[in-house]
Amino acid sequence: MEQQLEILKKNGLSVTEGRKKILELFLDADGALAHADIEKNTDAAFDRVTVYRTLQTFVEKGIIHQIPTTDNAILYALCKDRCEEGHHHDEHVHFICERCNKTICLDDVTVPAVKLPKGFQPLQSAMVVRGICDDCR
Amino acid sequence: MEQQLEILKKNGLSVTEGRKKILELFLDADGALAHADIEKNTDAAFDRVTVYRTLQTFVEKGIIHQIPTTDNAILYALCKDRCEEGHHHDEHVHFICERCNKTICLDDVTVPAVKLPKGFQPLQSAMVVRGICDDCR
DNA sequence: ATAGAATTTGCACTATTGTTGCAAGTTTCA
DNA sequence: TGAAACTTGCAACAATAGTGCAAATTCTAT
Repeated sequence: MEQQLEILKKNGLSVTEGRKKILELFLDADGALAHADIEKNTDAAFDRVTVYRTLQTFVEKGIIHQIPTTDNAILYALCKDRCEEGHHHDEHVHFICERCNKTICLDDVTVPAVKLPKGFQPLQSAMVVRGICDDCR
Repeated sequence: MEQQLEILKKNGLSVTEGRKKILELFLDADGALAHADIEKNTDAAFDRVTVYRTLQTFVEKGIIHQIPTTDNAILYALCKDRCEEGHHHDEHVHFICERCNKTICLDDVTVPAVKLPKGFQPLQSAMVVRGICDDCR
């Protein structure tokens, strides 16, 4: 069975053209995608609103996770197996290449724990490293 | 001399009402501010465009730095002394409280170095921790 | 295979956020 | 104080995001 189908069914989502296509994009991508990338890669076959809602749904279900950026365009990337509905385990480092501008999930690099000041209770951490990626050196 | 004046002069910026007021907001704030916060707190005394340009200028001069988020609103916070024009040293951890929604610079908590896969060359790191802050527990 | 229920989609509309050029206004500095 | 340099506000535009609702699609149980 196609991987897209499997993922959608596992999460109790109706299988639609849009969802399959968007999921396919994520499976094929070697980096994170922004809303704009998805619209570009689907030739506007799906309404802008549908894309927004699909991304929202995927985040809620734990299929993809968001990556914080400073240029207000939220990036999204596939979650690994450990993510589940309502609870993300995307505690790996994200790398943004300044040359090719790709954002890559370094799944094997976990975000280190930091010692917070007294009284601060951490629930989730995100870490983004900017630099030059392996391909661009 | 007022602190705002001092900062503006040190950075070779003309002293204007808008810049003084916006800087004052940052000096008074106990957390990071978004563009929207600034507009709210100035009663729209300054044009939206002026606020955008002021924030840009401050970032360029190293007076404030940006904090990455996953909701498309860039946050800005005052830089400590070590920042200078064109080169930020904002490698401290940012804490977003899920209860009061404030974003706080933990100036004393530096972003730990992580071991990246072979070939990845880091230039700058950012780390954002979500959780419950000291005041909200 | 199919009808009815449930879900999803697309459209129209609205809101928010960010950018640019340019003339008028302000600040700086000699 | 006056000319040069810089900053601001306006108008227009562009991109990004969210909502309600009717039509279309998908699912489920026959």
